[in-house]
Amino acid sequence: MLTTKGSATRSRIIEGAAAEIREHGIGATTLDDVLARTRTSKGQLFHYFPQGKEELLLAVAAHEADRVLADQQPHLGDLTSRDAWHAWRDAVVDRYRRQGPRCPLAVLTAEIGRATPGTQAVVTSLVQQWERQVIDGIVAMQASGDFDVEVDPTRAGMALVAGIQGGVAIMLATGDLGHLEAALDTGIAHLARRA
Amino acid sequence: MLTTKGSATRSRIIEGAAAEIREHGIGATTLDDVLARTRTSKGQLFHYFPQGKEELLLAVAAHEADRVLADQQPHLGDLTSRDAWHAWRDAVVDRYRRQGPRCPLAVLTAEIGRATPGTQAVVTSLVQQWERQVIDGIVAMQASGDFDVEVDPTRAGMALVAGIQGGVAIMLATGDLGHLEAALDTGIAHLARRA
DNA sequence: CTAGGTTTGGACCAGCAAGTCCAGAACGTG
DNA sequence: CACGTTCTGGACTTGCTGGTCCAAACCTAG
Repeated sequence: MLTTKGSATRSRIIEGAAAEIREHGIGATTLDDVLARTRTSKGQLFHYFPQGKEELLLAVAAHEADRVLADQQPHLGDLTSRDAWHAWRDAVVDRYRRQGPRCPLAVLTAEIGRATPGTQAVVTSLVQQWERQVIDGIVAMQASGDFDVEVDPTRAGMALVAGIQGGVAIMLATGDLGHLEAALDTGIAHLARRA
Repeated sequence: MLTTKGSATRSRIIEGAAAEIREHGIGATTLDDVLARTRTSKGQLFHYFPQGKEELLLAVAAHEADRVLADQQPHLGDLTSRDAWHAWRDAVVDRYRRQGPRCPLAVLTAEIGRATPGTQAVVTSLVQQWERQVIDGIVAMQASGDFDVEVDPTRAGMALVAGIQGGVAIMLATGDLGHLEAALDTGIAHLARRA
């Protein structure tokens, strides 16, 4: 079992590892780095993550996936007006502008995504939740007559999420935010076009 | 200087490393793996890549970037008809379907993208060439009246490339090609709408 | 108080992977 | 053929990193 103190330490380790990975990438992050940053010891790390690094990485992935969605709220959950859509757009861009060249999700998936089924499940779930909310927003806007009803909400939602993902990926590699903005704006423009 | 034999060996190493990374990911690829696969020795590797792994990785990145573009030809270079656009779309999807869960570019950028300015330059150049050709195609189609002239070719091109990139990223993490297809189809539909 | 579990610190180990080094084979050029 | 350059093989070094282990501190319930 886990006492209050114990689970606090556990969380501290996860958050520290997440921060370390965000800053230095996964390849350059060692367990010792995490220990130093969180002022914990080998004993603790392996006490809370018996499977070692792999288990820790999975926990970090889950943690970061939550963060990705949380950072887009409350906008993402209520895309029922043009203002909400634009606020969301700005929130996404802003998040990555501030965060700089480091997307926790991209980092993790690229390195271990296909390797472990666990991470794959985390990412799949994240993408599904994300696009679910986008699609719901599209449907709502179509119902209120703000979005073109000729557009298939599901496919458009998938495309939009893919565009964001790609925009972020390009930003990570080149430092340029332009593609992310273009993807969001074009995607929304496509939806908003009058029939 | 480099003799014919020498540069052949050099290429062999790059291609072997590229294949190894495509198959096992960058984290799981060691120099010894590359040596075994290409039947070369430490001496050779450090003879041709004095800076060691970093230099080799950069060469691999450049090599893979070329491959990405080459695999989309001849379609990408001549997007001047609806047929060409759809052939291109199919080529992209097909390439990733066949390749399975491994995009050389994504793998490399995620791991060393922001780390080294060299890789960053490689990726930036790739993205630019890619979107340049897409944008040229959009302009041509607008000129011939096939694409909606109200759409800004530059931004739409950037968005389309981002969508592809994201679709691939999602496929890598989840194994699902749907997002890639949705991104391409939606992007093209956006361009082709009415007139 | 004490006995059970939980939590913590850190010394230690084993393996591995990058990188060094050098001797010798192959080459090719005058 | 001779000699300088390039190429090749592989043994060896070195540093690091994930992981093990155990003893001590800390709780908390009875």
